[in-house]
Amino acid sequence: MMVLTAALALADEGGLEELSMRAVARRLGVTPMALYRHVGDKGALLDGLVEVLLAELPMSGASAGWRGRLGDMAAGLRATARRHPSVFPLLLLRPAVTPGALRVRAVVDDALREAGLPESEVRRAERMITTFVIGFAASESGGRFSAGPAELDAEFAWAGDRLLEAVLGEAWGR
Amino acid sequence: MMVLTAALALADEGGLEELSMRAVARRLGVTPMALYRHVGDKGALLDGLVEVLLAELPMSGASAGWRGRLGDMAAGLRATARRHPSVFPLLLLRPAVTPGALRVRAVVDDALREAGLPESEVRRAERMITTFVIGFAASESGGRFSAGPAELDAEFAWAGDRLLEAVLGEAWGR
DNA sequence: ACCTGAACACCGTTCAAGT
DNA sequence: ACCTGAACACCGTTCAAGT
Repeated sequence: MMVLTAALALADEGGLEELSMRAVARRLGVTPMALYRHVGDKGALLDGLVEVLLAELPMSGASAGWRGRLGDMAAGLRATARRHPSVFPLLLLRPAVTPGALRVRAVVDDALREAGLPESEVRRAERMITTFVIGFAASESGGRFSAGPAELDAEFAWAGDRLLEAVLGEAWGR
Repeated sequence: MMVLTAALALADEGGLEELSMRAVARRLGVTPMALYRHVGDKGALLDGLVEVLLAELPMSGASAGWRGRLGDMAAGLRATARRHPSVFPLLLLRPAVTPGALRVRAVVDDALREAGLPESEVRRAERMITTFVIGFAASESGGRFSAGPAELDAEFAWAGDRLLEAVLGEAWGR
């Protein structure tokens, strides 16, 4: 949808405070009220932007192996946060029940099952992993960390390993 | 400062979208422009609110032991998120260099040192822990999780233990 | 189906002026 | 020192009307 791509471009260029219905309309060469036929509401527009981010996430095929798929997903979320730093934090504020959020959850859940984690532990392990990854990516792209990018690369990899050890416990070789 | 308490009350009652300079002024029985003598800017007002949240955090004395102090800090952050769900997520978006943020970091760093973690690992361990705790609290209070509060209580405790095992590694008894 | 004009009730912020 | 009035350039959204 063209409205969403115009809105995303605006947010990327000027932050959420530059993202107004009127500015989107201006960029599309149209009257503000014309948008309401396509998007319903400003809240719906923000929800739509979050979905665009999640839809952009590259999904590696099953050939990658569970560890590779988890790593790709984490790296993808981090890259998305860097590409769209103003929109990304909204991920933490909306219920994870949209198609995009469910898709991410399914990838993580499947990988954890394939790693041998008992079904009873999959849900909480998935929440722990995605909470950390999204929190890290949002913190980094929002400037909360003071460390440089190279240091954060290493730290993110280290934290991922530690988190998997912690979550998989004796289900994995430690 | 009275401006900040009025602003916090507004945000708690109606969310960030109800928080305007004009509404704060209305609540204080004053003209909007009067605020600018006290707070400089709407951005500064939001920063001030984050600092109020961090200042509210109860700090347990050294008598608690490092594990107790970490647990208290995590519980305190989570309680703060539930009390002020609209303001809390701003914590993830601002550089952690304000007095309040430094205070939290100092508590975590000291506890980790006392637990025997080598100085070279303290910084990244602190980032991992606070990122997870703040991400979890923001997710929970923002409604991202679908689980109920009792389940999340247990999960938070479990995740805290796992995270400490992961971060302290052989520096701690596992 | 899709878009527009006019309107309403709001914003943040500046500046000169008042006490 | 602290507050106000008037003003400027914006918002989101509704509603009736146009093609």
